[in-house]
Amino acid sequence: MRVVAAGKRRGEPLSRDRIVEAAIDLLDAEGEGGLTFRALARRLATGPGAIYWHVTDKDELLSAATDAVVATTMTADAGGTTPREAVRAVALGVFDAIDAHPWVGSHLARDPWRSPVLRVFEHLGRQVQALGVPDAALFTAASSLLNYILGVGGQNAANSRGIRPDTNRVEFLTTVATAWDTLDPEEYAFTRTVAGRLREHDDREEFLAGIDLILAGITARLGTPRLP
Amino acid sequence: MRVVAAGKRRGEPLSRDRIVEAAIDLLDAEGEGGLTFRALARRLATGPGAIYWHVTDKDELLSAATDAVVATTMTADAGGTTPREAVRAVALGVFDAIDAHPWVGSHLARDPWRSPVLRVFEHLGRQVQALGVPDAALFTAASSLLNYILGVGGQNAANSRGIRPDTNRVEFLTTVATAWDTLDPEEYAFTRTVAGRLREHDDREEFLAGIDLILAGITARLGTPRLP
DNA sequence: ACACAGACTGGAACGTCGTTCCAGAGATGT
DNA sequence: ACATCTCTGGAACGACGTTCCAGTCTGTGT
Repeated sequence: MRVVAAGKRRGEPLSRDRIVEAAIDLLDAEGEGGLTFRALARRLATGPGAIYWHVTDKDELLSAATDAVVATTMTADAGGTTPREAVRAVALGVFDAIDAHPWVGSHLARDPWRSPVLRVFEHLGRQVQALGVPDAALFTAASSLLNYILGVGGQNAANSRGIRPDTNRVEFLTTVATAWDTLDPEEYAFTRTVAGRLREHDDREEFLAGIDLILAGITARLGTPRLP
Repeated sequence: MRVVAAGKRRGEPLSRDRIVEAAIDLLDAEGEGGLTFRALARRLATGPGAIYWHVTDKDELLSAATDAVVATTMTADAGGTTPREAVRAVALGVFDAIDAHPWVGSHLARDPWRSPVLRVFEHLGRQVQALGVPDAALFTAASSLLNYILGVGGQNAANSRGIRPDTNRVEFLTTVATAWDTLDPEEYAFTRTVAGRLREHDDREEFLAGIDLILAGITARLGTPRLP
């Protein structure tokens, strides 16, 4: 049993919550590779062994950290609005969480059907249901939205991985876009034509446009269950 | 300069291609954690140092391995069919590659705008263009498809990570589905209603259904550029 | 024929990581 | 007071990515 009123051995007593919080700080500050049991121990003024009493694994610690971050975005149940706006709100919540903590994007997809991804799925599904999608298409619609969100999340994580914290986002995009301009004009004809869009696009709006696209597909099917 | 006609020191001479091939074998056999410079050296009957002469990094080796796998799926240029079928063909190619080599799913998203993901993007974009999508919506449509594909790929990789090679796929799904049945009936109302779908669904068909959904969204917009 | 130069090898070694182990400190029950 | 349990933190283990380097091989110039 844990002690309710904390006796103070050295500082505050170690606890799972304190460890997870420190892990999040470390990941935010140092990136994905910055989370180390030794660095964590240093930050908590203890040894690695003490951490293992509260946490079984590094995987479990990472899952707990991502859970903690995503859980905060799933609190408000954007009610009263239209289903479309509710879907956008849920999706944006996940997007913003990944934007603020890029490492979340990489590890969201590690445990697919575990919380809190499952909670996202649940929220999306309810709104899809509210759109009037027939039962037979519910699973497809909700998981398509989820897969798209997870895909963008992974991309954002990958993008921010290659960027030094001081580098500007715009610089990065122009770098990629100019790299596209040097591609073979025949082999990469399409890519070159949209290089300009890449340079000037806004990640958040582009993400939302994709959500709208899928929503348009879902609602377009409401009358015609199968495409020709 | 490399020697053209191989002198045989010990066995065949080491080469970047042989190393990448061995890395793919190792990843397929042992999973993502199985790729080790020591294991690779053992399999190639050499030492770790020799490998580093042909490959700069473990990251580079992983990228080369994923490139080699995905490149084989991008060879045939499914011509003569409708744009819709061509998009499905490209998407299925990536899906099947990830299905055969699950580790690819995890590392496809690491370098977003690098080959061969860029080649997939190019192929998707051309077909989207052929659908008659206006220029302003091309980038959004193509990258939505790509993000969805990468999202599903990541999920598949994550799923196969938790499965022992002997475990059946059906067993796994029933395990997850029955786990869903024990969820809180109120908090996870939607998830529980689609648990049956999860149990009986086919990954490949579900993936294709998602592609169709996005395509439906793309074509639905051809007349109405903005949704209300 | 013979040495020299560069390409290429492979094993040893370094530092770091995740994880385990355990001697002990602090609190609690009797 | 003692015994017991919870909890700590530093040492130690094995494996990893990577570097180093003495050495081997092979083609070339003489």
